[in-house]
Amino acid sequence: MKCLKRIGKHPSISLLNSCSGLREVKQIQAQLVVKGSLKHPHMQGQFVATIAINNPCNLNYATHVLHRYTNPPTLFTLNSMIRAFSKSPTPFKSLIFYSHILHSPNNLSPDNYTFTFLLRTCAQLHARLTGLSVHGAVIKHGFEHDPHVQTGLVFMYAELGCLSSCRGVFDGVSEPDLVSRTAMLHAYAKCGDVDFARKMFDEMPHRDHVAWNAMIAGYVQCGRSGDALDMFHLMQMEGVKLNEVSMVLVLSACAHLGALDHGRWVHAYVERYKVRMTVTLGTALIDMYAKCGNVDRAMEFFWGMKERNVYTWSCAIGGLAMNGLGEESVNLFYAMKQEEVEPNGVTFISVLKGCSVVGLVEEGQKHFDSMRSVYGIEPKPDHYGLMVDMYGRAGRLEEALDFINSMPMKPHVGAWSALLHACRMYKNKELGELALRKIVELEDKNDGAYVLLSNIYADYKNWERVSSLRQTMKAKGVKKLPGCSVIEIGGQVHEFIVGDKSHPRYGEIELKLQEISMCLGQAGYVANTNPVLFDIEEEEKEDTLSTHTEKVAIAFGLISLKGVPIRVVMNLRICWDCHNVAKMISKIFNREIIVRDRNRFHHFKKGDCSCKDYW
DNA sequence: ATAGGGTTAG
Repeated sequence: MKCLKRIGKHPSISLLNSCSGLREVKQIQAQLVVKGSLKHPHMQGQFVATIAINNPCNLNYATHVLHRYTNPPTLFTLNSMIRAFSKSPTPFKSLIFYSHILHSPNNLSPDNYTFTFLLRTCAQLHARLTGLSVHGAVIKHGFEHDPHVQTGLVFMYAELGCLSSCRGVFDGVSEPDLVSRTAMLHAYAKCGDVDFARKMFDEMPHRDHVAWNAMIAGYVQCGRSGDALDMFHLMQMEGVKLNEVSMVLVLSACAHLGALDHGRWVHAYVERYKVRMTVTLGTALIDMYAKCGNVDRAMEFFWGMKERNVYTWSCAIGGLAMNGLGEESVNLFYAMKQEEVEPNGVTFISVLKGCSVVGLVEEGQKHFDSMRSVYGIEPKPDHYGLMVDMYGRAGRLEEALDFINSMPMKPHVGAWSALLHACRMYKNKELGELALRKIVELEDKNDGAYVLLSNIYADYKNWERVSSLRQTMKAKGVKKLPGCSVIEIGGQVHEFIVGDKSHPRYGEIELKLQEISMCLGQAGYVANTNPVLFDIEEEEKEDTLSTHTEKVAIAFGLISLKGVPIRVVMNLRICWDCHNVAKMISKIFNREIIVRDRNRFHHFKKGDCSCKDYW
């Protein structure tokens, strides 16, 4: 008896724990039936719960067993099914078992376990109405003071974006502990108040690695990757345990910042300390390498992975596309299909980008059409925008316009902007004017659009139009988003914001910029050959009195780095002039320059750019 | 017999 208690479970059930295939499950089931064990409600529950929770692939079989053997199922069994489905790809199915509880012939009533699992389902489904009614049921059944249920409610309301409801529940927690505080901290970060989340974090009496990870995740999710990195360093200094989740988060921050050195350090750390290599961690590594412009390393790691999911594939396909390797990205998509991984809407964003950057129009059209016809995925505005970009980039402007007009939803700024970019490239005034008009209707102060159209006018030396466009911009108060460029030197991230000369080595940088301009001048380069175009830039400078930050960062790279490519990450699309300058520098100074702008990578080498001057 | 907090692609 003592022995049995220590083992805690029927031997057959313990055996089930190590079963992966359905065949083994069925063998054990046969034994249990023969022995008559499946007649006992307790054993039935154990059996169903173990199948369902152990191996989510067997969930449908667990449902079958439940209907076949448990009559009527116990609360434990039904709770186990709700729990298992709440974590499955089809969480709504757990609602079926909740209704079994409510309408059970043996008058079952949901308990605190039921609600804990059910709240996770609602969170996963983002089911607002169901969530609210479950909250009502929690109160009706008197579980609103159960700490697990309370945390579940905070978690659910965070997913639904109801910060005040989170706060309301949390304020009712009689003794907030580490777990409920972390859930609340996460809620603040998720709902946009990351600074308050930080305040909660600082005021916590104890913090474990999950709380630290939640805080770092908060910074990453709101785009404050620099703060995320600082937080990560602090976490290390405090000697908090770093696990694979911490690594994923810090890699995500590196990817956003383009901090390759730092990312490499994380990779080395993962290998050195044998951090558990999950699919998520592998995907984060691929993303980091690709977004830092080291696409070879990204793919090398990709092919070495044992398991890849739809995130992994989408990440790799998008990474190739972003680096201008369109054919490779399309081929990878075919490989994905070969391996029978089901693509989703994001995967198609990646493939369409790949087709677009190398002008594979027919190929792209084919994949776009297959979204609905083969995969049942409804294309979203972004997919349409990419198709417009694809036609436009190939110089097929009329078809691009036709595509916009065929959109089943109102064409968005992205679609018209793609057309406008193509108009600038192919110097089409009429369509450009139409695009600008449409963009301005939707977004009064779209700075980029005005500058693009004025570039087109300037190409035609139509200074009157340029000047009137400038007047309009001024009258409407259209202002350019402040530029910002980042360069990493020796693991330290240096950020240059337009107009900010506070960098300790700004003097040296200015000297370098003068040297660059001299060298370029000698090589026959004339800055801004287009005087009126320059005027628009001048006007921006009235506020900022400064050079574009990408030039500043490149100059700093020239000073600080020897023998390695200069890698710069910026928040806007690179401007024409800086693009020209970077090409010249790559030739005259014989340096490789890699710029990641808002849209894609530019690999400058020997006077040329990988984007072939279209971006 | 069951339970609560942190993670990846756009």
